[in-house]
Amino acid sequence: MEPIARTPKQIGAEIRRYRRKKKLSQTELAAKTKLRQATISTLEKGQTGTQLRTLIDILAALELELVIRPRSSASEKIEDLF
Amino acid sequence: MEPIARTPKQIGAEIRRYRRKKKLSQTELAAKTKLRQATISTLEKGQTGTQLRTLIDILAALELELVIRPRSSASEKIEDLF
DNA sequence: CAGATTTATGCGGTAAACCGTATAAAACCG
DNA sequence: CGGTTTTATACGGTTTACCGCATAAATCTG
Repeated sequence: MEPIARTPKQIGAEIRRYRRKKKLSQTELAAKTKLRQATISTLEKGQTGTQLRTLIDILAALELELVIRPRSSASEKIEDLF
Repeated sequence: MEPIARTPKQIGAEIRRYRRKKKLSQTELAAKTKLRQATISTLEKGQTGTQLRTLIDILAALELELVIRPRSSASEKIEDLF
């Protein structure tokens, strides 16, 4: 199962998954990144927009990286877009 | 060469690379995404922050996707972080 | 169930990323 | 070189994501 993310919701879900893998609470991650716990929360829920800067800070704190690549599968739900 | 992106600059560079591969000008891509050409420009330059929403719109228009994964290499320049 | 931890939500304020529009600068090409 | 296309930058205005702070809701744990 590859961690593909095409929407804010999917990105948030991935972040959450990795954060939990590291046994960090949102509060702890917030401390590491100098963001608020509330900000982490909304990002993970994918409910509002986020700044790219915020995402990058979090990825760094979780020791993650992004890979940008052509869409692998043609199966694409329009409704899934945000 | 894998399209890893850990910073706004790297992300911008990737976007630019893929956009050109598709023979699109910033103006054409802007039209597709309902963003301004100026917005595409600043994103590609990685000079200012961007909204995640903007990035996602562009990735969709270019038929790209993100993969989030643990950092592959231990080589990591601190100064490189934005 | 009770208490503790974690996550979600709310409010007012500030910073910044977007908008439209416009133009300047750079790159491309006959 | 001159003209065209492309990319970068600018200005004022609007939206929104962040902040600190606070609290409510949900989830773990004994």
